[in-house]
Amino acid sequence: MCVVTLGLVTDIELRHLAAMAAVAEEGTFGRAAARLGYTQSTISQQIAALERAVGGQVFDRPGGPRPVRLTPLGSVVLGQGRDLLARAEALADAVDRFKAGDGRIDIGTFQSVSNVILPSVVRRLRDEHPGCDIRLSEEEPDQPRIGDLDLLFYDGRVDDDVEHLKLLDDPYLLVARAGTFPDGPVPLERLDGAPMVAWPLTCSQPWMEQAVTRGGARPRIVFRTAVNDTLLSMVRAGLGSAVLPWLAVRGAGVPSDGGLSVHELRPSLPPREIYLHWRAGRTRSPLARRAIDIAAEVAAGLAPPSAGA
Amino acid sequence: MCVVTLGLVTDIELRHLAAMAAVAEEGTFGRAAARLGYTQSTISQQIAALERAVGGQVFDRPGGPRPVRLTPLGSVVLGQGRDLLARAEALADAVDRFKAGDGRIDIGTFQSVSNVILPSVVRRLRDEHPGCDIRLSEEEPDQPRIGDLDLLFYDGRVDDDVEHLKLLDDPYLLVARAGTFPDGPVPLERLDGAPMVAWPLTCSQPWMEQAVTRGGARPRIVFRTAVNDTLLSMVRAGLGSAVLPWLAVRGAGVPSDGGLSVHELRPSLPPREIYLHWRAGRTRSPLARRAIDIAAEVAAGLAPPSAGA
DNA sequence: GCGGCTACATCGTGAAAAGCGATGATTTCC
DNA sequence: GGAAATCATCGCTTTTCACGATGTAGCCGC
Repeated sequence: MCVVTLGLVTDIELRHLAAMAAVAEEGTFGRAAARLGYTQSTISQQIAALERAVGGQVFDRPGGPRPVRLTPLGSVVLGQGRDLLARAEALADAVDRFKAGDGRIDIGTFQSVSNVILPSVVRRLRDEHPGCDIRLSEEEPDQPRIGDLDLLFYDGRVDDDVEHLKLLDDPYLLVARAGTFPDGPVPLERLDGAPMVAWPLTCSQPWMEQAVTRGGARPRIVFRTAVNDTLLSMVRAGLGSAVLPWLAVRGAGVPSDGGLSVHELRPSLPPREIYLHWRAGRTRSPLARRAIDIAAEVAAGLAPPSAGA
Repeated sequence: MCVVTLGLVTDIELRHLAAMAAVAEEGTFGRAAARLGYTQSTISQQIAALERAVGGQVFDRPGGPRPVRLTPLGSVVLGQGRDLLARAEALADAVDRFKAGDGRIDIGTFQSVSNVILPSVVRRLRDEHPGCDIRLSEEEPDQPRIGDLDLLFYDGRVDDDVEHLKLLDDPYLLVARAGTFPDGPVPLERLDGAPMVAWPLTCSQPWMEQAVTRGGARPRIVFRTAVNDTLLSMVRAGLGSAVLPWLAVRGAGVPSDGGLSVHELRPSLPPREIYLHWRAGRTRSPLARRAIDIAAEVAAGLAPPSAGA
């Protein structure tokens, strides 16, 4: 009984709705055409196409110089159509904001980076893009996974399909209770049999401890914890010394701490390497690209930890 | 510095967003094409067009048998795009509902019609279209105006550009306190000098009173009110008689009222004519068309008020 | 390493549509 | 009745659409 309307949603075109809105506001096809930069006949055809799509007239054309008027169907279409156009505008805005650098970014991190590098990166990122949505996660399973992260800080390489940027070499330092060792560098073999506190065997910790062993020292690990403050309290209390990367030492503000002394090791251990990773072969958001740049700058701006000295 | 994106909102096409959504769900262009009834190359071009419109890739194509994946930009576009598609669907639904007869209808009316005809019309309309939005207005300025009304009941013609349908002839009857007149028709001249209560001089009231006068009777109007119940109470109380149209009498349930008697007049006055009006030259909604039909049926179904007898 | 497989991109083609300018039809106003 | 205004329609050109066929790139198994 009704005319068979194929009525596929996608038969509606935003262009036609925009034309309709212009006509409704201007009152005539001609003025709407002028506003939109079309000719009158084009508007006429666009409205005709829209009317074909919705299956009925949306304007009454009284003829003569009187303005056209919405039909009841036209009111329905225009009401919903304006909404649709507003959403389309919102889409375009969201795209523009995205391209300007707003949007969401998911970053994986770990303790030292969280303490020392990330705060500066986050601050600069938020200063540049107040609307951005930065999410950090510090979950650190045994093997780091990029998963859905945009960026991942990690002290080592990740095997996945990943690109990386080396941010800095982070040399290992010996932290001891003041007075335990004389000022200045400490020979590595002095750690043989010495009581030590240390991080759990995650990240590059096993690798570091092997390096110590290869250097001829077999320290006694008497306590492991991932919490730096606890670790340093134990050092301060005399439970043992600790070999920590410079970032961790600096993060805890140790150099100015009276109860502790910091020493280089001789020979020095190979430094921990801090990398920034992201998935290879995937388009990165402007925000992620900017974050990579900023992270590199922040890392470069850290006082060079007497690298390789 | 950025590529100049013309970025007109209307460059985005719903078809392309639908293609994008299908690709995102299916994982490959080919399956999306199959779902939508296109070929793979068409989908490829649609996505390319969308990417041109938003100014960047929305999918990473890893190559080989691995599924494509949304880029960050793609997430933004798809997120907003799904919303847009949902709105488009809502538009199509609204149009369908409108065509099925739902929607809004504004009806102007007046007392007698409100009492006798409209309740049936409204009931049937709501039974047929439970979702419809019926609005009545009984404001009755001296000259009735269609204004933004879809339908207007009025006991007379409206001068505007209006089409009309005569619903019924509504004969005038004399309502008196029981015992005032003997049963049966009453000669018109018996009203000469008789105390009468009456409606205010709106609608067809002046026209009716002139007809009485032309018939040779000069009644004394001792009270005017638009409220039928008050009017009939006054008749019952003996203040005077009333000449009322059949619809008004019937609406008040008078025939079964012991205190009142109803008489035809001889000669009978020309009946009040009840019209239904709507603006000429304007497309009417399915709901309005149905309402017109129903009103005509309801009017025809009223017991013929001893028409012209 | 080398086809085979799968998947997206691209090319050429014919059909459809968009947009334009000119013309026609209809109504209002003078 | 004629001038003016307005939308519809008609050719026409240019662009776009969709298709099928072909090109190209990354995986996989042998």
